[in-house]
Amino acid sequence: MGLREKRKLERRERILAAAQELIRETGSVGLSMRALARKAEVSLATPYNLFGSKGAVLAELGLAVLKKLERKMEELRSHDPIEDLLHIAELGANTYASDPRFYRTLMAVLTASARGLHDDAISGGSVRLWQRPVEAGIRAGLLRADADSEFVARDLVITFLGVLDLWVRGVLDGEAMRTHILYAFTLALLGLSTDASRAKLLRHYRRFQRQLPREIRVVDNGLARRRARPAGEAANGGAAVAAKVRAPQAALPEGIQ
Amino acid sequence: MGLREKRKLERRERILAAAQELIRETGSVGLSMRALARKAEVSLATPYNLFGSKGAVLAELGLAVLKKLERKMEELRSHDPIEDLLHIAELGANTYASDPRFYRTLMAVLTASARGLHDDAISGGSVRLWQRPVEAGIRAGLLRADADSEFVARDLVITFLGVLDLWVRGVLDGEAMRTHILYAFTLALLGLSTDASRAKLLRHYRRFQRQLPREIRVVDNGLARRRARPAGEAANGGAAVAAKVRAPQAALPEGIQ
DNA sequence: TTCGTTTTTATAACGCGTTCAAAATAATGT
DNA sequence: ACATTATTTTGAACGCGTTATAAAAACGAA
Repeated sequence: MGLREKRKLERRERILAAAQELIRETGSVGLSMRALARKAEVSLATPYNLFGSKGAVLAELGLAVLKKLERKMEELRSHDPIEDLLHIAELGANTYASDPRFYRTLMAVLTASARGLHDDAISGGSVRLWQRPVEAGIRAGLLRADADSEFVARDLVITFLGVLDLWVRGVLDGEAMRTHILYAFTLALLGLSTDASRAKLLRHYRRFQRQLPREIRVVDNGLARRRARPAGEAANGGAAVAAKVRAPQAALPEGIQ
Repeated sequence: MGLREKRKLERRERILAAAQELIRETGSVGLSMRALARKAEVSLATPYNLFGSKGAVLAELGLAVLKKLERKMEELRSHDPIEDLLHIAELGANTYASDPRFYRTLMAVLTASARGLHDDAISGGSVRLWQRPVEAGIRAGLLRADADSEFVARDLVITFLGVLDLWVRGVLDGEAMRTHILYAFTLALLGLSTDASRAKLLRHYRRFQRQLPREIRVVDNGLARRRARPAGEAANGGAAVAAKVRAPQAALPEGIQ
């Protein structure tokens, strides 16, 4: 690898690291390409040369984070594949919940700028990660033999991402997110359970059902649009409180079919 | 209601109708606030006065669409609550799939501009819609008596939205989306099935499993960022093809924890 | 070292979502 | 009828992501 390539890689890493720091320091507010370029000490055009777009920068960061998490998940392996599945899910939930600011921001911005990890999540490596314990469960007689491990794994991934998305949006807090994921997993696995596993899964199911919060109260996810005064013009101390608009319900224009 | 209120409502509806037309005509490209204001024959600031933000305009449109769909869903009621659940899900999937351009665009933009329908979906009316057939199923002895209908309904909503999101992103086509939803529903219900319903649900499960596509090929969802030449400057016929950037994988900056 | 080729930089521009002071307009009191 | 007051619309402006362009810098080869 020539010097040229090395410098390029260096810049790439500097940009990724800057993105990470920026998210940690400011959340999504302040995560602008101009700020990113400044922090990485490159010009505004460089991230576009090296990644293509803002979304691509963050997708790469997100992918790296995901791979790291998946590597930790791979390590979890015991004698009981079903317990493994639940432990893997729990590890994932706990990881996200352990750093809400970072992960919520990252996930939110990945969700928004389409073509995120979702393609990969279904067609790529994530499915295979979940597929392995499912297959092991089938072999061990703990899950129905006629179940297709790939489709089951897809279903688990979709559920996981769905609940995670609610957490990102602040509809669920970390605790509720974890319990919901485990509840959903248990429910899906219960559908595939055999006599050898049903009793245990039912116990799990009842436990998670008991732990689920009945009331949903939307929490502040820190992603709301804040009035970001340019930091230079500190005069006019934020007095203007915009009146909340809540007009009478307008009728739906016809033709929705 | 004074003249003022009437005019206001008029403008609101004009804006919503304009948003709908704009989506149908141009997809997400061209769905700008300036174009919206022009089509609705109001000034750029008016939608902000009346709704608050672009996301809020589309959220209102989306909510109206959702309510309309849910009203159709409510009508589906037969003697078999489990069949009802599947039929409701199928109706939803078919409705979305029947007009991909419109619904994909609407859903994509709702997903992106946070605080969409997702709050409502979990805490609001959607859950209750699914909850009713689940309750009926429990009463009829088709689902386990110790199941909590609210949590089951939440799980179904989350799954539905998760699969729908994959369709919106183009990871699944309409057919695969419908089958995936039905597969996931069947799997969840199978976990709660009783002797009275298990055989039938198993038949469904095997059928949907057979219909699922094994290969995932990402389709064009029409939401990619297109180079939108201002329509006035037709010269310089789109020659410049930007070189695709695909650099060697950069290492993850340390400290992700 | 010198030449030729890439790549980064600096800067300006575009359209975007959003905000704000000022102008225009409807409602109200006399 | 008019003048006052409370809203609402307007038009200009901001920072954003992104692109284009020309100049400068950095590398590889001779």
